[in-house]
Amino acid sequence: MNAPVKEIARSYEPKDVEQRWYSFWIDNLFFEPSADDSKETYSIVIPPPNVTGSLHMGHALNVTLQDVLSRWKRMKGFRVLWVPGTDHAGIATQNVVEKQLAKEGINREQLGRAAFIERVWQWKALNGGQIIHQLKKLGASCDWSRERFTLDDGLSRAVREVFVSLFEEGLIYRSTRLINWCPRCSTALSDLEAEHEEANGSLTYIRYPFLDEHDYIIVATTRPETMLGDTAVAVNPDDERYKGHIGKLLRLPLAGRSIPIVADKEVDPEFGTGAVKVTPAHDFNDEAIAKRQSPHLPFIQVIGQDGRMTENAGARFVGLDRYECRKAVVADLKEKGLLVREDKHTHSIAHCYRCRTTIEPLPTAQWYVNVESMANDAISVVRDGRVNIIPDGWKNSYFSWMENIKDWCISRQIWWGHQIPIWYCADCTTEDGNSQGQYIHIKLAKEINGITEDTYAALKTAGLSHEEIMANAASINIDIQAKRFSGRTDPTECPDCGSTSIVKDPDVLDTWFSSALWPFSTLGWPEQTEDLKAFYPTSVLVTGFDILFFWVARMIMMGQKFMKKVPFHDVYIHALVRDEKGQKMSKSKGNVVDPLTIIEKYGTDSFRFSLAAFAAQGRDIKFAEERVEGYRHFANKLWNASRFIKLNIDKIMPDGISTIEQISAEVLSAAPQSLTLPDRWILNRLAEAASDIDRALSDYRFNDAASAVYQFVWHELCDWYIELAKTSFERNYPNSSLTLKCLIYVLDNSLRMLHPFMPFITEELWKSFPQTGETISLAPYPAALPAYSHADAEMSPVIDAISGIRTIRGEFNIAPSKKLTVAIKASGQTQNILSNNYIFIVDLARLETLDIGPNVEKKPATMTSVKTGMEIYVSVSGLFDVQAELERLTKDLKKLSSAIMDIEVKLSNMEYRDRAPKAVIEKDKLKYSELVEKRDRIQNNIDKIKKLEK
RNA sequence: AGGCGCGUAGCUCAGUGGUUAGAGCGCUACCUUGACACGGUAGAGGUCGGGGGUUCGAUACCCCCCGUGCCUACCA
Repeated sequence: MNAPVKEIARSYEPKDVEQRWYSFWIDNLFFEPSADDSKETYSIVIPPPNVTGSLHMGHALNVTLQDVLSRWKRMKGFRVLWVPGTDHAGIATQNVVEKQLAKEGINREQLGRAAFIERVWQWKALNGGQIIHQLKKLGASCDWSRERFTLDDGLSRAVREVFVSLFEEGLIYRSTRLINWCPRCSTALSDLEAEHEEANGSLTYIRYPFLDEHDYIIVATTRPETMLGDTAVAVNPDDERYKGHIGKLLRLPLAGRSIPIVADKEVDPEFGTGAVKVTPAHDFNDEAIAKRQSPHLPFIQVIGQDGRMTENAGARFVGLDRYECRKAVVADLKEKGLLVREDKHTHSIAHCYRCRTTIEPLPTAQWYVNVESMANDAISVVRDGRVNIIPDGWKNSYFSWMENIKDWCISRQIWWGHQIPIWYCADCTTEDGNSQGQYIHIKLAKEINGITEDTYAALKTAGLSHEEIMANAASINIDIQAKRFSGRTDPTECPDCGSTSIVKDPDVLDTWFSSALWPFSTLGWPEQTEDLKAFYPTSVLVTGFDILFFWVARMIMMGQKFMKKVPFHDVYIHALVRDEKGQKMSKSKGNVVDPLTIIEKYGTDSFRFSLAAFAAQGRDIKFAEERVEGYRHFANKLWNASRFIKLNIDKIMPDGISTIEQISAEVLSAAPQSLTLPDRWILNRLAEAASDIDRALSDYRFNDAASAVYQFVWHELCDWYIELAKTSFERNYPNSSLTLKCLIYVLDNSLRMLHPFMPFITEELWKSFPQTGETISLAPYPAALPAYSHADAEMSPVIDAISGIRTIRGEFNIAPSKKLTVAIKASGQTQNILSNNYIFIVDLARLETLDIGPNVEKKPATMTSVKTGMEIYVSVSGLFDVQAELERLTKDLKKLSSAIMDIEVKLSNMEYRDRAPKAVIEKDKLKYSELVEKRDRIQNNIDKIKKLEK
């Protein structure tokens, strides 16, 4: 049953082709894991892109590599699951929607919490699918039926379960301390979300006079405005300059209150004046100093959550923005003669990772996870190899971060996210006899009974019901002293007093809290689902180093804690994609390359192949568009190789072919003697390429795999085998139909090897041949193909002869159309091989005549090429130039002589002979004799020319 | 300040204790050969950043220096 082979266009047009296949794959559910549960599983969870995001180069690389792995393993017969999804990106998403609201002239408080969240869901429904659509455009073979979102019901249950059990275990706690506060996003940030950047600032020297003397101490600060909140000046206890002053009081300029001079060993006497002003409420260092003092130094907060000065800053400054206040403070000090000088000073300043606003350290009550024991566990799984980080250079960063890890601040003062499942009873009485309602502070969205904000207790007294209060609360602030309780299901009443006046904690969890559960929450946990049993732990996590701590470390901690198993066996850390100058791509620099533009221009396959070819371990990628263009040429080359094969099927087997499976079987069962040398050679090259590629992929050496397949297809299949096959076909060589079958077989295997990198073109080409498989994406990946081990060695004289002749042709600019007369002096095995493959040499080197034999003699006006085991003589009468030929050969001779000298020196070195391994010595000796032999024959030819051309 | 990495052809990068050091792009010459000019054939181009050391042998391993990039950190 033969089927005709489809017609094929002259050049490859990605757009026509790519459109079709993706929906074909999806419609046929090829990317759902095989139902056969006897197969070994292979699973990956995608690093969930931010739902507000759109595809950038980093995603493209990340997704391409995961897709290469998934498709490769799927073809190898694994039961593959690649889980896609997005995260809810609390701060970023909330910012987007708040901006929308601002355009409408309202803010979220006016809208109210429930309505606001509804708005965000609406926004998500409209815009949140963008990045998913783009991943599909890249060809990602995810199982979309399992797509997850960090805020969907299942994942929220996982978050709830984790939070409550950590809370019950005492590992989640609430505490007041300094945190990184973003005044623009008005929320706390974790340490990781505060990004430090060098900035030019100044160091201001200020006089702090003693209370009772005329003398003063000079302090230096980068933030003069914080002096309003100073509660001490600290000096090193060993600093002779200040030793006698410890315990004395100073008059704090502008504020007027008195503050003590205290001793603290962390103060560096070398820096500034050696005396440091201490502002415990606005500086992490100072907070630490304050807490080391006994009693603790007081905390005076002079900057509010909005970044403006509070009443504590004094009437002169209250309400000023922190930077305006800085100017005002400096001006006032100058006027009072207390400003000594201002020096230029560079220092690093923390910024909000979402909005770049300068972070303000502020004392607030926040929720924390005690990570100490989880971190220890997460360290040991990497140490003992249960989790393998590749390339392993990243292990060091991982360890150093994990060993110095601090408790994780998980609460955020925003609305979009998982609200913390903690409640407070407004009616219970505290230990000191007060009503808890006094600890709950409410800001109302609108004025009611003349009140805009007050404690819950006061609002009740003013006549508001619990329901009224809650319905109108724009923001809720709960004092650290309030008693709290948690629940796996939402409580309706206080477990202690039974009151139904309970208030839920207003904060939401850090988005990374839910991302940390991703490897098991996406598989159905806390339910013990089939997916969870089959696919956890996942096989590999592919990600960039920038979220090694944010995400990877936390997933390991949570996986160990709740699954008792690591979340993945391998972590492959890939490069950062930079622009062609090596700069980080960023919107502000304007050097962002949009992957979709590249895809539009060159096709998805070329783009993917470029990314894989660039992905050398441990090095960032400088993205150069020309490379993509180069790989588009490669796609076209492959296209045309297929086209050549099809055209010949039409010619040689006009009835068409059976199936490629059938043809493969015929090729594999063909007796070796029925195959030509080129046939056996290409089959052997194919087998080696397949095993190289498979090994490279196993080691995550994507670039090696990509270049191996490129090298094979272009430089072995196209450059040599197709050219050799032309001879077989045109001269009707014996068994030429078997050669055609070899071509089909090799192409089929090449397409399958290439499929993980270039899914679209390979499917298009593969499907254009008759076969029994539904899709190339489920066809077997070439592995352990039969080797024809002598073919390489046999082929090399043929290749040498052809190349030798071509080199002479090239060097003398002889047109390819001019047929040459050539004689080759060779004997024994080499002579046999050359004679047996006579016609290939004649055609590929474009010869008129070819003599081969041991007694071939050099004739006048012939160019010489000396190769291993043969001397090639090319007649070029008319073009022959004795001088040029002598120079050419002499140049070769010199090159050889110097190589020979090097080996001679080495071989005559006694220490080398004593100490070098025998195998190395043998190899060098062999090389030496080969080189010498070659040199002698060149010399011989030079002598002959001199004789012949006199 | 500490840590990590990089410096190999004009450009972008592979690579290895023993090779006559490789690839892609670019460049030069010739070629409109019936798969492909998104092509073919050939060629030019490198003291492997500098200096020292270990070794029989170093581009590769160690140290220092220079240049360059990144990460971490509470220098007020």
